[in-house]
Amino acid sequence: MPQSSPQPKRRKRSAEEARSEALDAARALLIERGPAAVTLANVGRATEMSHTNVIHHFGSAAGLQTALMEYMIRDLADALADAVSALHVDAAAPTRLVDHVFDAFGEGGAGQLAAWLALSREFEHFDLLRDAVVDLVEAVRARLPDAPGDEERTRGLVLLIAICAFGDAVIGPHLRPMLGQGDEATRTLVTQLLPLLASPSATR
Amino acid sequence: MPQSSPQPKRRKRSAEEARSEALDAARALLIERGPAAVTLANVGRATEMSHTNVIHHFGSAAGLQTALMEYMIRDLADALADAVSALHVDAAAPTRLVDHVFDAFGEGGAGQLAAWLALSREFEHFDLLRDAVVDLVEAVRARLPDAPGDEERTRGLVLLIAICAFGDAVIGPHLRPMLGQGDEATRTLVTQLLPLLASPSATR
DNA sequence: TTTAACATTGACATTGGTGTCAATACACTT
DNA sequence: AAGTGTATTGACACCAATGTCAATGTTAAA
Repeated sequence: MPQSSPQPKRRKRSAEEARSEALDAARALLIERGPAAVTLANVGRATEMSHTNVIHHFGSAAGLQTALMEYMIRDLADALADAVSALHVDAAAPTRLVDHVFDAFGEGGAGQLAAWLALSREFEHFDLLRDAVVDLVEAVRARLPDAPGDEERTRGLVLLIAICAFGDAVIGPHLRPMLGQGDEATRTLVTQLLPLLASPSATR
Repeated sequence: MPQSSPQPKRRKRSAEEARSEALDAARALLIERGPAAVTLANVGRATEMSHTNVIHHFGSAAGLQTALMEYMIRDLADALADAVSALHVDAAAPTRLVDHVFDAFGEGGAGQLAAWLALSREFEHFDLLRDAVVDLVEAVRARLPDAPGDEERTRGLVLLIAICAFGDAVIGPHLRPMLGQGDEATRTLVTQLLPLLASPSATR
């Protein structure tokens, strides 16, 4: 009887790996099954570790929760930063900007995250986004030649894009079919609206 | 010692009253403290009845939950119906329509509700809104003289209003301050956009 | 090889939400 | 006044999630 691969009875990852795997699993649980499914036991099962070990790496269930929030918020901030750099490089900016933001909120799971934060009253975590958002405003202002003196309008524009991207990510999949609209209807609408709003013809 | 008011040891409401009070308390809990706070014990405490009694009236915790969803959805549908009738009567329609929808999602708690439904994967309950939404589309079409033949655009318009109202209700309070925008910034923007989108100048 | 650090685990205690059941109190009819 | 329907309750059981603790396996350094 040849001793098959000498598998250790316990798989041991580095602390970094364990945290990373747990956070990925937690994010998947949040997106696929909702906040209530983000539990020590579920994360443990998904990563093949005991729930005790999850506690060991995050201190507590609340620790896992905040770590997950910070993890996903960092992702969203990165996505927004990508949108910013795309604005600096690319000429066909407005459409790409909208796509970037919509993708971040949709596929990136930021929509679920933001809804979760709002519902669970974890307001503080929103602050981590402030820098990314103001960077975005700066980039848009530097890029769009239209109204260089009207920062107020640019901010309103960014606000509208973000709110639409969020709303579409969370309830769009349910609302669009009711109105016979396709998957990309919302972002198409917003893209069409941007030049109208940016132009000085819009009454203040 | 005069016997003060002969208060009964148990306050007995009609089944209807009990259900109504419990639903009001549950809604308040949902809006103020999030879905996790909507529990039998909390609802019982808020209405001064035992948690067992809440079970008696709703069958189970899940029964309370779906009753609450239907209750709030009915409110939202009524608010949309109000918007519809306002459209039929009033001449200054567009602004009022936006206000109606934004108020329903904001103060009415429909934003919290929709976010909750989406997060908890209670998709079926969204269907209860379909009728209200299509009624809204019909009313808008009958009211707006602009593009009587272009129902598609009207639907897109309603989609945009609803998504913005939802997004503003849920994350607006956190996002607007980051962008130096006032409480009414989003609805003002949407109101300004409507005529632009409804006019035939917008490229298809 | 020995040892030290630590990732990992199972057994157990605790807590809070849910649900069952039998008993009780209130309101209305007769 | 007696009786019936039912709203209401407390005691109890159950389960899932959280957390504690002591012990154990694994890895890398000494």
